[in-house]
Amino acid sequence: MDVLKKLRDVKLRPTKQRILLANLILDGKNKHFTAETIQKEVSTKGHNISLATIYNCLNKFVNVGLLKQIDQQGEVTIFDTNVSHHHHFLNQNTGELTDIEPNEITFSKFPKIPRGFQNDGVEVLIKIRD
Amino acid sequence: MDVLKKLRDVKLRPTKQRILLANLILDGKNKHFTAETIQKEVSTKGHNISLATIYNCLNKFVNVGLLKQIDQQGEVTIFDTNVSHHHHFLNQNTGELTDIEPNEITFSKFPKIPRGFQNDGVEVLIKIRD
DNA sequence: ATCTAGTTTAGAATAATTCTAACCTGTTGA
DNA sequence: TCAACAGGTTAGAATTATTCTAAACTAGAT
Ligand SMILES: [Mn+2]
Ligand SMILES: [Mn+2]
Ligand SMILES: [Zn+2]
Ligand SMILES: [Zn+2]
Repeated sequence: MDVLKKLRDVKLRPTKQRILLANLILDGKNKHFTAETIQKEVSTKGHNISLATIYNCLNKFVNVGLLKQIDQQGEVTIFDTNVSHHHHFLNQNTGELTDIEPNEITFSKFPKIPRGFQNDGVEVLIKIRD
Repeated sequence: MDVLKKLRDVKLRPTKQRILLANLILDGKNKHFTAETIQKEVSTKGHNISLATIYNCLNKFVNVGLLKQIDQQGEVTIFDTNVSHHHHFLNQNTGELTDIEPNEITFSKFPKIPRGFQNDGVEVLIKIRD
């Protein structure tokens, strides 16, 4: 599908930079990437977009739902005195975490671990808000 | 239980700073905190520990298993072209994320959402390694 | 008391992201 | 068609979390 239409649909002005990025990113394949890796890809294609613009664009794309950001709990490291395996509620209003004991969550269906790998821990994050 | 013994058990020299921190942190209650918030608590108690030392100590505590760090996927923002609700494998060897479709995971037991709050999304992270 | 490896510290360094403010460009409607 | 302007881009500065550096300090062993 046309990238121009995609941008117009979400009311983002289709600038050279946004068209270039959208063509790289929104090709229908599932990808995970960072601002830096995208900038390198742009570079490889013989173009140049400033890092500020990359961030501006990606953040706009997130705002309009063309992309999402993988959940981080903010930008500071959070330490936890509960060192045993457990899960968390994340209060989206405050950023506060609350423990969920592992026996509070069980699975009736669970994906096959990819061949050659082993399960190294499962963490469930339940986002809540009031 | 004695904080001196706790430190000796994990072969950390019980310095003034570590004793102070251990007394604040390792009181048996489950807490989530940051380096900065702990430094403020120290301050409130009329003491002072440099931020470098706070980080040094907390990181040591993590290394010996007295604390753990809440999972962040590194320190850079990761964007995802898959904007629908889904889960992830995290390859611990490479840091790479892979999508898990939400119908691949179902729960047979799920915790009650705290009173006054509503469920705002569930994310499962399955850590794998080879 | 002495020695030494490990620890603390102030401040510099690093690195991801955002901000600033000047310049540029897509779109609109006369 | 094209001037006007709202919105977009950019280089570089600012911000901020964390780590590093290197000098001073100290717990524990002898
Ligand atoms: Mn940030
Ligand atoms: Mn960092
Ligand atoms: Zn916890
Ligand atoms: Zn994904």
